[in-house]
Amino acid sequence: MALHPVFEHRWDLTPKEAIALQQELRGRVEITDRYGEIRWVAGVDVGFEARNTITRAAVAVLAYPSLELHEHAIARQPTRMPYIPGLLSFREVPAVLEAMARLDSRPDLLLCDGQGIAHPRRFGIASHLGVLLDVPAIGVAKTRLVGTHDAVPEGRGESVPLVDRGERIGAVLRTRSRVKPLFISPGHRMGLEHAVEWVMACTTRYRLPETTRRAHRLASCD
DNA sequence: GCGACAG
DNA sequence: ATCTTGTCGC
Repeated sequence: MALHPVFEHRWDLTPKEAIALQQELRGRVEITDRYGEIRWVAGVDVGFEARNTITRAAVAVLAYPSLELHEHAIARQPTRMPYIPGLLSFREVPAVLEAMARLDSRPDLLLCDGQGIAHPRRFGIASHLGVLLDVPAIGVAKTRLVGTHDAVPEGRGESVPLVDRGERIGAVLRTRSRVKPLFISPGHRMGLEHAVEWVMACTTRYRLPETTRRAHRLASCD
């Protein structure tokens, strides 16, 4: 099993080249539901070691709906470029792909740290991973990259549209009452409505979904 | 030219 | 992201 890219492209690109590639690949993003039974949900996160010289990617595969940890994979690579707003995936995805290739199971859905289409060119890290691996993916970000929104009602499960240039690109979702909301957007093969539902379905008593929490601990701690 | 800016 | 202790609130 494991998840492997369905096509390849270069990663050693200049910012201009990376932006051009995003413009090209954005055409492959599907924001309508295209998935079957979801049995394995994977959380994806990345951390850094040795003064940011090492990039450490972590994937935690949980069973759905029990949300119990099924398996996990870690991958370390030399950090290849700095963080540039809008180009996050070129810094983090290579390491994530290596971790994905190490899995024994095959995730049915990815919950990624960062944006999906809620991105200047509608191609955030969740879309990039989703398209490369041809798997349903959702962007789950803790803060905003682009877009504006109204105040979010205080109750758990409440959400408001995230809009950019007149386009509805995501939702600002309150996963816990009176706690800072998350920015949810479709990554690939997933519509906004269901993206929000899947995030809620993977969230128990904390602000972040269990998938993200498990991946985060794997990417940061030992 | 002046801010804003996922992780 | 990461550097870091205590502390305010439910």
